[in-house]
Amino acid sequence: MSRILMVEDDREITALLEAYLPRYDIEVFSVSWPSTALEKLTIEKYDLVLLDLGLPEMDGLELCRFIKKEYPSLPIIISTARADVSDKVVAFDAGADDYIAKPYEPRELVARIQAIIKRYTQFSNQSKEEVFFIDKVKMQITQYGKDLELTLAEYEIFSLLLERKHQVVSREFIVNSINAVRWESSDRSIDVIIGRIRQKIGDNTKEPIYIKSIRGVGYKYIGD
Amino acid sequence: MSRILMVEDDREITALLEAYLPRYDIEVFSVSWPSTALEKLTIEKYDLVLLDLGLPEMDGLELCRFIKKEYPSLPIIISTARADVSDKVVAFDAGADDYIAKPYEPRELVARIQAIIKRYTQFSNQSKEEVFFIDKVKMQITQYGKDLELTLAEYEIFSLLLERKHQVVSREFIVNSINAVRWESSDRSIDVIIGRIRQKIGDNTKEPIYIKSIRGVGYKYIGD
DNA sequence: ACATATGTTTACAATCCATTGACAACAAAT
DNA sequence: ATTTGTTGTCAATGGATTGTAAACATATGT
Repeated sequence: MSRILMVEDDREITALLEAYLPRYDIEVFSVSWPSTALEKLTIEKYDLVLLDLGLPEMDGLELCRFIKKEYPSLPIIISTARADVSDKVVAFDAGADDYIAKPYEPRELVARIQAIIKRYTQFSNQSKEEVFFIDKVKMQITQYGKDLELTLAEYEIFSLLLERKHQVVSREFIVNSINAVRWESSDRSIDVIIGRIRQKIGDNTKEPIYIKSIRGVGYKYIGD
Repeated sequence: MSRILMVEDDREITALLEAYLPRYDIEVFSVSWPSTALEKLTIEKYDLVLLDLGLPEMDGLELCRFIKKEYPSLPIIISTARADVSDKVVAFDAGADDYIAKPYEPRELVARIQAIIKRYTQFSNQSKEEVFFIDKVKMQITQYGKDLELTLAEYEIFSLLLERKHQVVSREFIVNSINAVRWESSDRSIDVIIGRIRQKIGDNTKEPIYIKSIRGVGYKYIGD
């Protein structure tokens, strides 16, 4: 389900899209004023902005530039009745990701919305709200998009915890799951490795934000 | 300077764009056949593919799908004379990043090309110029345009790494992938070959710029 | 047959990092 | 408050992995 913010003052179009887009799993939130749009953006998260030019208050292009500057990874589609080439050019120059001329087929709008959202989510590793992101191919974990320098054992144990958010992971389970290291004997080394992970991700033992110790059992990753 | 690969059999359009696009720092390489396009793609690096539907041989959409599968981070713009909505929709479904209907204004094409390339380079790691280029036909790798003198095994292993930028490539994978040489036994010879590659490309073990050792697993090429 | 090129093995040095032990800090139970 | 068991953390260690030079083996060309 994608959420798009529509900035449009034509009530007819607004009503049409609000009815039509949800069929394609696109949730529409519409506002008529640029100032309302900016306010909304600070409060809630959207996947895309559909921006009509010819708006009151601020110039639509200026709004586009402003949004792109403040939220570079938020895609923008501009729609307008004026559709000659120079209009499109300035729209792209203002940072728009796509341009669609009115009147348009709603189905085409859907296709463009989907294409753009797909493209953005494809490249932004920062899946929505999560702090940590595991890239198994790169064998790498990022924290707020920044690479963590983890050893093999640290990487594997932390992955195990991250993938089991909120679940208690026992020492025994860790020992049985991680085969990359010796684990010849005592599971006390797990504690040491956990300690090193905590250090690297900036967590502390008492009042932990990420990894909580479960006395007598093991550890658990607490997401939020 | 962006490099785009144009797949188009209309000589008139080809000539026009080859003359026009360089004004906007866009270098055009045009081919008339899908098979030639695929061949070109294996040899050289492009920033975008401009794909005309209604091509001979393979169906254009099929080519689009194929390219997207093989080179997911290579943007594709589809152009065609047929321009009704359903055409656009299937184009996006085939993985196209944008769609432009013929006849179009060259200036609009430029704007779309620039917008898409900007978006990709913004998010992809391949933003900067690549240091190494693989020429599979010549079986040669260049570093900053200068030929490297690599042996067969060095070439094959290094290609394997380069094509999997940021990915960890395990010793096992290397052994199974390289068939040109004996690999009778121990994978320690991989280490030796990697060492020789490092020497030739001017890399060092600690603080590597290009090839990083992943202890317990293998190696990985780090682009930047 | 010889020279050259190149992959393989060996051997040793350098490095990494899980492990261990020791002790402090802590939590739960008595 | 004291005991008892668990966990955190530091420093030292030791075994495994990797780097690298040299010697070796095999193929290719002359």
